[in-house]
Amino acid sequence: MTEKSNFPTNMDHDQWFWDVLNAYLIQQSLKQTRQRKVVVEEFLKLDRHVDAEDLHNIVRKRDPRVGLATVYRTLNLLKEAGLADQKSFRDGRSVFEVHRPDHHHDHLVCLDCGKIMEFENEEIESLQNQVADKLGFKLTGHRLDLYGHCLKRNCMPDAKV
Amino acid sequence: MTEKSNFPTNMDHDQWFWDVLNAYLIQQSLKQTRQRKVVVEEFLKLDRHVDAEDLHNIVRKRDPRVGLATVYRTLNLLKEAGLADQKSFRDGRSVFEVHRPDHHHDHLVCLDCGKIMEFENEEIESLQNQVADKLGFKLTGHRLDLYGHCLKRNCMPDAKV
DNA sequence: CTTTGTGCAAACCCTTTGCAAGCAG
DNA sequence: CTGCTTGCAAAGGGTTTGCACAAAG
Repeated sequence: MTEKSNFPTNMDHDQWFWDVLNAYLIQQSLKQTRQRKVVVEEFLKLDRHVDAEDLHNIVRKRDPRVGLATVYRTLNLLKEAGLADQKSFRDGRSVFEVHRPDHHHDHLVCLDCGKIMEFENEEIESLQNQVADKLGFKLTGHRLDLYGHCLKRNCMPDAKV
Repeated sequence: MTEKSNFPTNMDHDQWFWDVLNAYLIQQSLKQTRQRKVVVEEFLKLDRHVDAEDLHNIVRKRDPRVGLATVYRTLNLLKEAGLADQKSFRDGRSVFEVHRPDHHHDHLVCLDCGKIMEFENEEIESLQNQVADKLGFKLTGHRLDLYGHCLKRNCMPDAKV
Protein backbone atom coordinates (compact mmCIF):
# COMPACT_ATOMS: atom_id res chain seq x y z
CA MET A 1 0.00 0.00 0.00
CA THR A 2 1.64 3.16 1.17
CA GLU A 3 5.34 2.44 1.16
CA LYS A 4 5.80 0.20 4.19
CA SER A 5 3.94 -0.90 7.29
CA ASN A 6 5.81 -0.83 10.55
CA PHE A 7 4.10 -3.87 11.96
CA PRO A 8 6.09 -6.68 10.38
CA THR A 9 4.52 -9.97 9.42
CA ASN A 10 5.80 -13.11 7.82
CA MET A 11 2.45 -14.38 6.70
CA ASP A 12 1.72 -13.05 3.27
CA HIS A 13 -1.86 -14.20 3.24
CA ASP A 14 -2.57 -12.00 6.21
CA GLN A 15 -0.88 -8.97 4.73
CA TRP A 16 -4.20 -7.38 3.87
CA PHE A 17 -5.09 -7.49 7.54
CA TRP A 18 -1.94 -5.69 8.64
CA ASP A 19 -2.29 -3.19 5.83
CA VAL A 20 -5.82 -2.29 6.85
CA LEU A 21 -4.85 -2.17 10.51
CA ASN A 22 -1.84 0.05 9.96
CA ALA A 23 -3.83 2.37 7.77
CA TYR A 24 -6.49 2.59 10.44
CA LEU A 25 -3.99 3.29 13.19
CA ILE A 26 -2.33 6.06 11.22
CA GLN A 27 -5.62 7.59 10.17
CA GLN A 28 -6.84 7.66 13.76
CA SER A 29 -3.51 8.81 15.19
CA LEU A 30 -3.23 5.64 17.20
CA LYS A 31 0.01 3.96 18.04
CA GLN A 32 1.64 0.71 17.20
CA THR A 33 2.59 -0.94 20.45
CA ARG A 34 4.20 -4.14 21.53
CA GLN A 35 0.96 -5.26 23.18
CA ARG A 36 -1.19 -4.64 20.14
CA LYS A 37 1.30 -6.47 17.97
CA VAL A 38 1.27 -9.58 20.14
CA VAL A 39 -2.49 -9.64 20.62
CA VAL A 40 -3.18 -9.22 16.92
CA GLU A 41 -0.54 -11.74 15.88
CA GLU A 42 -1.95 -14.42 18.15
CA PHE A 43 -5.49 -13.57 17.15
CA LEU A 44 -4.57 -13.97 13.49
CA LYS A 45 -2.56 -17.10 14.14
CA LEU A 46 -5.48 -18.79 15.87
CA ASP A 47 -7.84 -17.97 13.04
CA ARG A 48 -10.87 -19.27 14.89
CA HIS A 49 -13.53 -18.05 17.27
CA VAL A 50 -11.89 -17.07 20.51
CA ASP A 51 -12.95 -15.18 23.61
CA ALA A 52 -10.97 -12.48 25.33
CA GLU A 53 -9.92 -14.65 28.23
CA ASP A 54 -8.59 -17.44 26.01
CA LEU A 55 -6.71 -15.00 23.86
CA HIS A 56 -5.33 -13.37 26.97
CA ASN A 57 -4.00 -16.70 28.21
CA ILE A 58 -2.36 -17.36 24.88
CA VAL A 59 -0.85 -13.90 24.69
CA ARG A 60 0.51 -14.16 28.23
CA LYS A 61 2.64 -17.11 27.21
CA ARG A 62 4.54 -14.81 24.92
CA ASP A 63 4.32 -11.70 27.04
CA PRO A 64 3.10 -12.12 30.63
CA ARG A 65 2.91 -8.39 31.13
CA VAL A 66 -0.09 -7.95 28.82
CA GLY A 67 -3.30 -7.35 30.76
CA LEU A 68 -6.78 -8.62 30.04
CA ALA A 69 -8.05 -5.07 29.59
CA THR A 70 -5.60 -4.57 26.77
CA VAL A 71 -6.85 -7.68 25.03
CA TYR A 72 -10.37 -6.32 25.26
CA ARG A 73 -9.24 -2.93 24.06
CA THR A 74 -7.37 -4.41 21.13
CA LEU A 75 -10.26 -6.62 20.09
CA ASN A 76 -12.57 -3.63 20.22
CA LEU A 77 -10.08 -1.71 18.15
CA LEU A 78 -10.13 -4.43 15.52
CA LYS A 79 -13.91 -4.34 15.58
CA GLU A 80 -13.90 -0.60 14.98
CA ALA A 81 -11.46 -1.06 12.15
CA GLY A 82 -13.82 -3.59 10.64
CA LEU A 83 -11.25 -6.35 11.02
CA ALA A 84 -13.01 -8.48 13.61
CA ASP A 85 -16.53 -9.62 14.33
CA GLN A 86 -17.96 -10.18 17.76
CA LYS A 87 -20.53 -12.91 18.36
CA SER A 88 -22.17 -14.32 21.44
CA PHE A 89 -23.26 -17.92 21.10
CA ARG A 90 -23.08 -18.76 24.74
CA ASP A 91 -25.01 -16.17 26.61
CA GLY A 92 -22.97 -13.64 28.49
CA ARG A 93 -19.70 -14.34 26.77
CA SER A 94 -18.46 -13.02 23.44
CA VAL A 95 -16.18 -14.64 20.93
CA PHE A 96 -14.26 -12.81 18.24
CA GLU A 97 -13.21 -13.88 14.79
CA VAL A 98 -11.30 -12.33 11.92
CA HIS A 99 -13.64 -10.48 9.61
CA ARG A 100 -12.88 -11.45 6.05
CA PRO A 101 -14.67 -8.88 3.87
CA ASP A 102 -15.37 -11.22 1.01
CA HIS A 103 -16.62 -14.06 3.13
CA HIS A 104 -20.01 -13.75 4.75
CA HIS A 105 -21.11 -16.82 6.65
CA ASP A 106 -23.39 -18.10 9.35
CA HIS A 107 -22.60 -20.53 12.14
CA LEU A 108 -23.34 -24.07 13.16
CA VAL A 109 -22.58 -24.76 16.80
CA CYS A 110 -22.17 -28.20 18.34
CA LEU A 111 -23.88 -28.27 21.72
CA ASP A 112 -21.64 -31.10 22.93
CA CYS A 113 -18.13 -30.01 22.11
CA GLY A 114 -18.66 -26.33 21.36
CA LYS A 115 -17.20 -26.70 17.89
CA ILE A 116 -18.21 -23.86 15.59
CA MET A 117 -18.52 -24.45 11.86
CA GLU A 118 -19.24 -21.90 9.21
CA PHE A 119 -21.51 -22.10 6.21
CA GLU A 120 -23.15 -19.90 3.68
CA ASN A 121 -26.33 -20.45 1.76
CA GLU A 122 -27.55 -17.96 -0.77
CA GLU A 123 -31.00 -19.43 -0.96
CA ILE A 124 -31.53 -18.73 2.72
CA GLU A 125 -30.23 -15.20 2.34
CA SER A 126 -32.55 -14.57 -0.53
CA LEU A 127 -35.52 -15.91 1.40
CA GLN A 128 -34.62 -13.63 4.29
CA ASN A 129 -34.87 -10.66 1.98
CA GLN A 130 -38.24 -11.81 0.73
CA VAL A 131 -39.50 -12.12 4.29
CA ALA A 132 -38.27 -8.64 5.20
CA ASP A 133 -39.80 -7.14 2.06
CA LYS A 134 -43.11 -8.71 2.82
CA LEU A 135 -43.13 -7.27 6.33
CA GLY A 136 -42.09 -3.80 5.24
CA PHE A 137 -38.54 -3.85 6.55
CA LYS A 138 -35.35 -2.71 4.94
CA LEU A 139 -32.98 -5.50 5.86
CA THR A 140 -29.50 -4.49 6.93
CA GLY A 141 -28.21 -7.61 8.61
CA HIS A 142 -29.07 -10.93 10.14
CA ARG A 143 -27.90 -13.56 12.50
CA LEU A 144 -28.42 -17.24 11.86
CA ASP A 145 -27.02 -19.81 14.25
CA LEU A 146 -27.80 -23.49 13.92
CA TYR A 147 -27.47 -25.63 17.03
CA GLY A 148 -27.08 -29.36 17.13
CA HIS A 149 -24.76 -32.27 17.65
CA CYS A 150 -21.81 -33.05 15.46
CA LEU A 151 -21.45 -36.69 14.57
CA LYS A 152 -17.69 -36.84 14.87
CA ARG A 153 -16.22 -39.55 17.04
CA ASN A 154 -13.90 -37.03 18.63
CA CYS A 155 -16.77 -34.82 19.76
CA MET A 156 -15.99 -34.30 23.42
CA PRO A 157 -18.54 -32.81 25.79
CA ASP A 158 -17.32 -29.57 27.31
CA ALA A 159 -14.31 -29.34 25.04
CA LYS A 160 -12.88 -25.87 24.54
CA VAL A 161 -14.60 -23.79 21.90
CA MET B 1 -57.58 -31.18 33.84
CA THR B 2 -57.29 -32.30 37.41
CA GLU B 3 -60.37 -30.94 39.11
CA LYS B 4 -59.47 -27.28 39.63
CA SER B 5 -56.47 -24.97 39.50
CA ASN B 6 -55.98 -22.65 42.39
CA PHE B 7 -54.54 -19.85 40.30
CA PRO B 8 -57.67 -18.23 38.94
CA THR B 9 -57.85 -16.61 35.55
CA ASN B 10 -60.51 -14.87 33.57
CA MET B 11 -58.87 -15.23 30.22
CA ASP B 12 -59.98 -18.45 28.65
CA HIS B 13 -57.50 -18.35 25.83
CA ASP B 14 -54.69 -18.43 28.33
CA GLN B 15 -56.15 -21.30 30.29
CA TRP B 16 -53.69 -23.75 28.76
CA PHE B 17 -50.88 -21.64 30.21
CA TRP B 18 -52.23 -21.72 33.74
CA ASP B 19 -53.02 -25.42 33.46
CA VAL B 20 -49.48 -26.24 32.45
CA LEU B 21 -48.06 -23.94 35.08
CA ASN B 22 -50.18 -25.38 37.89
CA ALA B 23 -49.35 -28.91 36.85
CA TYR B 24 -45.67 -28.02 36.86
CA LEU B 25 -45.85 -26.41 40.29
CA ILE B 26 -47.59 -29.41 41.78
CA GLN B 27 -45.28 -31.88 40.14
CA GLN B 28 -42.22 -30.03 41.42
CA SER B 29 -43.67 -29.41 44.87
CA LEU B 30 -43.51 -25.69 44.32
CA LYS B 31 -45.94 -23.22 45.76
CA GLN B 32 -48.49 -20.86 44.37
CA THR B 33 -47.77 -17.42 45.73
CA ARG B 34 -49.19 -13.97 45.41
CA GLN B 35 -45.97 -12.78 43.75
CA ARG B 36 -45.90 -15.52 41.14
CA LYS B 37 -49.54 -14.88 40.36
CA VAL B 38 -49.00 -11.17 39.75
CA VAL B 39 -45.81 -11.62 37.73
CA VAL B 40 -47.32 -14.29 35.51
CA GLU B 41 -50.59 -12.42 35.03
CA GLU B 42 -48.81 -9.29 33.89
CA PHE B 43 -46.43 -11.28 31.72
CA LEU B 44 -49.37 -12.95 30.00
CA LYS B 45 -51.31 -9.73 29.73
CA LEU B 46 -48.44 -8.00 27.96
CA ASP B 47 -48.05 -10.81 25.48
CA ARG B 48 -44.93 -9.33 23.93
CA HIS B 49 -41.18 -9.42 24.38
CA VAL B 50 -40.35 -7.89 27.73
CA ASP B 51 -37.27 -7.73 29.91
CA ALA B 52 -37.16 -8.36 33.63
CA GLU B 53 -36.81 -4.73 34.58
CA ASP B 54 -39.81 -3.62 32.51
CA LEU B 55 -41.93 -6.41 33.87
CA HIS B 56 -40.80 -5.53 37.37
CA ASN B 57 -41.92 -1.93 36.88
CA ILE B 58 -45.30 -3.06 35.64
CA VAL B 59 -45.74 -5.54 38.45
CA ARG B 60 -44.81 -2.95 41.06
CA LYS B 61 -47.76 -0.83 40.04
CA ARG B 62 -50.02 -3.58 41.25
CA ASP B 63 -47.87 -4.77 44.12
CA PRO B 64 -44.95 -2.55 45.13
CA ARG B 65 -43.58 -5.18 47.48
CA VAL B 66 -42.51 -7.51 44.67
CA GLY B 67 -38.75 -7.49 44.20
CA LEU B 68 -36.75 -7.67 40.99
CA ALA B 69 -35.20 -10.95 42.06
CA THR B 70 -38.63 -12.52 42.26
CA VAL B 71 -39.40 -11.41 38.73
CA TYR B 72 -36.19 -13.05 37.56
CA ARG B 73 -36.96 -16.17 39.55
CA THR B 74 -40.47 -16.38 38.17
CA LEU B 75 -39.35 -15.89 34.59
CA ASN B 76 -36.75 -18.61 35.04
CA LEU B 77 -39.43 -20.82 36.49
CA LEU B 78 -41.57 -20.30 33.41
CA LYS B 79 -38.58 -21.10 31.26
CA GLU B 80 -38.02 -24.36 33.11
CA ALA B 81 -41.69 -25.19 32.74
CA GLY B 82 -41.35 -24.63 29.02
CA LEU B 83 -43.77 -21.74 29.14
CA ALA B 84 -41.43 -18.90 28.29
CA ASP B 85 -38.55 -18.32 25.93
CA GLN B 86 -35.56 -16.14 26.65
CA LYS B 87 -33.85 -14.22 23.86
CA SER B 88 -31.12 -11.63 23.77
CA PHE B 89 -31.31 -9.31 20.81
CA ARG B 90 -29.55 -6.40 22.38
CA ASP B 91 -26.34 -7.65 23.84
CA GLY B 92 -26.27 -8.08 27.57
CA ARG B 93 -29.99 -7.89 28.15
CA SER B 94 -32.56 -10.64 27.81
CA VAL B 95 -36.18 -10.42 26.82
CA PHE B 96 -38.79 -13.04 27.56
CA GLU B 97 -41.88 -14.06 25.65
CA VAL B 98 -44.66 -16.58 26.11
CA HIS B 99 -43.71 -19.87 24.53
CA ARG B 100 -46.63 -21.11 22.44
CA PRO B 101 -45.89 -24.76 21.68
CA ASP B 102 -47.59 -24.80 18.32
CA HIS B 103 -46.08 -21.60 17.06
CA HIS B 104 -42.41 -21.59 16.16
CA HIS B 105 -41.16 -18.33 14.77
CA ASP B 106 -38.09 -16.24 14.17
CA HIS B 107 -37.64 -12.53 14.74
CA LEU B 108 -37.27 -9.35 12.79
CA VAL B 109 -35.89 -6.48 14.85
CA CYS B 110 -36.09 -2.80 13.91
CA LEU B 111 -32.80 -1.14 14.76
CA ASP B 112 -34.46 2.26 15.06
CA CYS B 113 -37.45 1.71 17.29
CA GLY B 114 -36.64 -1.70 18.74
CA LYS B 115 -39.90 -3.15 17.46
CA ILE B 116 -39.81 -6.94 17.27
CA MET B 117 -41.88 -8.76 14.66
CA GLU B 118 -42.27 -12.47 14.27
CA PHE B 119 -42.30 -14.58 11.16
CA GLU B 120 -42.00 -18.15 10.09
CA ASN B 121 -40.75 -19.55 6.83
CA GLU B 122 -40.73 -23.24 6.18
CA GLU B 123 -38.47 -22.98 3.19
CA ILE B 124 -35.76 -21.47 5.34
CA GLU B 125 -36.22 -24.15 7.99
CA SER B 126 -35.94 -26.85 5.40
CA LEU B 127 -32.78 -25.33 3.94
CA GLN B 128 -31.30 -25.19 7.43
CA ASN B 129 -31.80 -28.90 7.77
CA GLN B 130 -30.16 -29.49 4.42
CA VAL B 131 -27.16 -27.45 5.48
CA ALA B 132 -26.83 -29.33 8.76
CA ASP B 133 -27.12 -32.68 7.04
CA LYS B 134 -24.45 -31.75 4.58
CA LEU B 135 -22.08 -30.79 7.38
CA GLY B 136 -22.75 -33.89 9.43
CA PHE B 137 -24.76 -32.28 12.21
CA LYS B 138 -27.93 -33.42 13.85
CA LEU B 139 -29.87 -30.19 14.08
CA THR B 140 -31.76 -29.55 17.31
CA GLY B 141 -32.45 -25.86 17.15
CA HIS B 142 -31.64 -22.59 15.52
CA ARG B 143 -31.77 -18.89 15.95
CA LEU B 144 -32.55 -16.54 13.13
CA ASP B 145 -32.80 -12.81 13.75
CA LEU B 146 -33.21 -10.33 10.94
CA TYR B 147 -32.13 -6.76 11.60
CA GLY B 148 -33.20 -3.71 9.68
CA HIS B 149 -35.36 -0.63 9.61
CA CYS B 150 -39.11 -0.70 9.65
CA LEU B 151 -40.73 1.68 7.20
CA LYS B 152 -43.53 2.82 9.48
CA ARG B 153 -44.00 6.53 9.92
CA ASN B 154 -44.32 6.05 13.65
CA CYS B 155 -40.95 4.38 13.91
CA MET B 156 -39.31 6.30 16.72
CA PRO B 157 -35.60 5.98 17.43
CA ASP B 158 -34.94 4.65 20.91
CA ALA B 159 -38.56 3.77 21.54
CA LYS B 160 -39.17 1.13 24.16
CA VAL B 161 -38.88 -2.45 22.96
C1' DC C 1 -44.61 -27.67 61.37
C1' DT C 2 -41.86 -28.38 57.27
C1' DT C 3 -40.52 -26.71 53.12
C1' DT C 4 -40.45 -23.42 49.67
C1' DG C 5 -40.65 -18.36 48.51
C1' DT C 6 -39.41 -13.57 49.16
C1' DG C 7 -36.90 -9.12 49.75
C1' DC C 8 -32.80 -7.21 50.30
C1' DA C 9 -28.23 -6.61 49.49
C1' DA C 10 -24.17 -8.65 48.30
C1' DA C 11 -22.01 -11.57 45.04
C1' DC C 12 -21.12 -12.90 40.21
C1' DC C 13 -19.49 -12.72 35.54
C1' DC C 14 -17.91 -10.47 31.73
C1' DT C 15 -16.56 -6.11 30.13
C1' DT C 16 -15.36 -1.29 30.54
C1' DT C 17 -13.17 2.60 32.74
C1' DG C 18 -10.28 5.91 35.83
C1' DC C 19 -5.89 6.84 36.94
C1' DA C 20 -0.91 7.34 37.28
C1' DA C 21 2.94 5.69 35.01
C1' DG C 22 4.87 4.14 30.48
C1' DC C 23 6.04 4.65 25.82
C1' DA C 24 5.36 5.76 20.58
C1' DG C 25 5.76 9.35 17.40
C1' DC D 1 7.70 16.58 24.75
C1' DT D 2 2.73 15.42 23.81
C1' DG D 3 -0.72 12.52 24.08
C1' DC D 4 -2.07 7.83 23.18
C1' DT D 5 -1.47 3.22 25.94
C1' DT D 6 -1.11 0.22 29.53
C1' DG D 7 -1.89 -2.43 34.02
C1' DC D 8 -4.15 -2.52 37.79
C1' DA D 9 -8.00 -2.34 40.34
C1' DA D 10 -12.33 -0.55 40.79
C1' DA D 11 -16.69 0.32 38.65
C1' DG D 12 -20.62 -1.11 35.63
C1' DG D 13 -24.76 -3.57 34.17
C1' DG D 14 -27.59 -7.44 34.06
C1' DT D 15 -28.56 -11.60 36.61
C1' DT D 16 -28.06 -14.75 40.48
C1' DT D 17 -27.58 -16.03 45.26
C1' DG D 18 -27.19 -16.18 50.63
C1' DC D 19 -29.73 -15.29 54.39
C1' DA D 20 -33.29 -14.54 57.75
C1' DC D 21 -38.01 -13.91 57.77
C1' DA D 22 -42.66 -14.84 55.63
C1' DA D 23 -45.98 -17.83 54.02
C1' DA D 24 -47.93 -21.99 51.47
C1' DG D 25 -49.23 -26.76 51.98
